[in-house]
Amino acid sequence: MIPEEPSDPWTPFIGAVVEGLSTAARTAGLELPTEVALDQLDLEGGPEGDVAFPAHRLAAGARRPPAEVAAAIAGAFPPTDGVRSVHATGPYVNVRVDPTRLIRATLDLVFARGATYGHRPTTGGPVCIEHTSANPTGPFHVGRVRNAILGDTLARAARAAGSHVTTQYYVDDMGRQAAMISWIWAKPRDQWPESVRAADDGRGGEAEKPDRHYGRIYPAVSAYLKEHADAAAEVARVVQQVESGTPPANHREITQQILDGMLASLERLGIRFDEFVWESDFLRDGSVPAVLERMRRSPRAVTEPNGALAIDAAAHGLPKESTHVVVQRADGTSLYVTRDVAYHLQKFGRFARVVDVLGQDHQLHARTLDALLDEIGETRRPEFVIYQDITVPEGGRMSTRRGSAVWLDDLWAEAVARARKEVLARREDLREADVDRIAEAVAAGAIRFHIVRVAPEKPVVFRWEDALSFEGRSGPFVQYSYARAASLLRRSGVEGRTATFEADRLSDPEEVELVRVVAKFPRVVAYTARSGHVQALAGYAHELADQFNRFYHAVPVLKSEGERASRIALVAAVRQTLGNALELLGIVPLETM
RNA sequence: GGGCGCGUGGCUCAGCUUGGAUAGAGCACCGGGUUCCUAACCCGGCGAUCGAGGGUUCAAAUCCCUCCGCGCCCGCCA
Repeated sequence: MIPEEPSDPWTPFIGAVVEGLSTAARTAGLELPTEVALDQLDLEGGPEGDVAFPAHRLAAGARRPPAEVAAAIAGAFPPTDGVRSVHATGPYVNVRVDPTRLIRATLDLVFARGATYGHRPTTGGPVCIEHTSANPTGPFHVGRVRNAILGDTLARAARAAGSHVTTQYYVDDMGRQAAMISWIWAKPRDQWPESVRAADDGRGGEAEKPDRHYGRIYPAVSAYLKEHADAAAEVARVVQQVESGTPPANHREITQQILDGMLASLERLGIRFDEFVWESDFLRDGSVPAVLERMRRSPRAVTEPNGALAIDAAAHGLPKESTHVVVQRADGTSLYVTRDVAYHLQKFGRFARVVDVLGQDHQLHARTLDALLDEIGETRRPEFVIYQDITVPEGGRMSTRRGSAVWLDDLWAEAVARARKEVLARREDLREADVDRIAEAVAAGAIRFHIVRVAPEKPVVFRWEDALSFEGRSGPFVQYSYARAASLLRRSGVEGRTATFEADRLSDPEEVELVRVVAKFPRVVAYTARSGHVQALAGYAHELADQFNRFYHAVPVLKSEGERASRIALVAAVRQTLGNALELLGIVPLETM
């Protein structure tokens, strides 16, 4: 067995502390297995130590006062490599590690791992993360892009934590919505309903992004169809054509064009997909008919009065008014949920874990999907990551129909414009291309950070001034800190990877604290992947940048004497760690800004 | 009516997974800091009965129950 290089600089210290606590407890006549000590250990420490052990529970078991137990353990703590001091504060045993050793262990690990510091080796089965999957009917609004940012960040974190991840975008080219688009565009413009023509105000033309071009009239078409049964019937025929494998000539092409336009918007945010799965594939390969056949055999299969096939899902506790889940219309066409069952069967065949990132309006869909999987005897289930809506200050979620949608492309344009202004205000030496490059990276960083910093289960109120903030708890603040570190390194003339240091030269409080923050990065990555709490990654990036800036103002680097090389090494480690954190957030680390 | 989620300084959030010591940030506001490594920065100040009530516990923002408020969903749409 080759001993694996530890991925976390804290690991040996925690191990030593736990051993010491256990030994000390025994000396004090108490039983404290190392696993229990580890379980109860507070890794964040408190005001008095790097790690803390609350003695209450141990004391309760022994029927002794907690403060007395803490004092006894502190007194009996054996001399331990890596541990500098142990003292009791009331009922807490506070342990300080040897800062010099922690600094050495941390910087050594950062330099050895480089771009993979914080990551773990790839282990375990393949994971599928499906996210975004917005219908190709028009441009992204900001509400929808939360899915993409969340899913992309989750995928990056999972990869870093050792999973082999494949991201998928499920393209709905089959439903009524896609059919509406090809239906209207198959008609000459002079045959469009008046309301639809009015919605198409003649903007755009050749240069316009196709998602915007084709999507602009979508709400008007949708509204028109609600009022006109004859037109709706035409659309239904298109659905049938698609379902039977003979879609209208323009169908796939328009869908692809709109999708390409949408993807171009995500590309600016650094979001790409490994695979695209088209819904119609599941018709073509016969898997939807196969799923329907399995459903038909269910004892809970029922035929509705008009001939539609449904499953009586009352047994699954679905909170519907009617517990009948229709899986096939009377005209033989399938429904979204039915195709989604076929899609998931395919995923289960390829992946050990299946994760779906869904907006909370899909909550019921998720439960229905589970119920139908159960109905056909499938035991595996997807893991759902549900996020809340982005709402508008006036109240309510972003909605195209209500006119409250903020388009991602508009937010992007505004963010780039503001970033350009900021860049130009402080840099006159840059070439135009560099100004653009930096402005776009800052814009993307601001947008991504603004979304990812909030827990997915919290609703987000969209405010322009917040989304465009470049200060404080923001993406640009972190990027700026990175650029500051990079600048320092450039001027130092020392390459990061060859940085040499003497750990005992780094003894200022700001230096030790900065190392501590660097050292906890692997723990944050693991936590983020395990919990899905992507906001922890954003919080960490801000914390590290913040501590770096404090250090920067507190101690000179290039102008210092004996500490110069060691401080440069520390800056190199910060730059690396900050860069790795930004990478996981999908934000471009800028060498200068 | 049922289901899911949320409620933490004036505003926006973190902390809740795994209960632990004085509840952390950012914005706004007030006061400072640049002959010096990038001021998109830093330092100080102001400001919180963690929605309400009850329960569990040595200990609750964190776990459980009830209530109140807000958002969304409850389609042969996706």
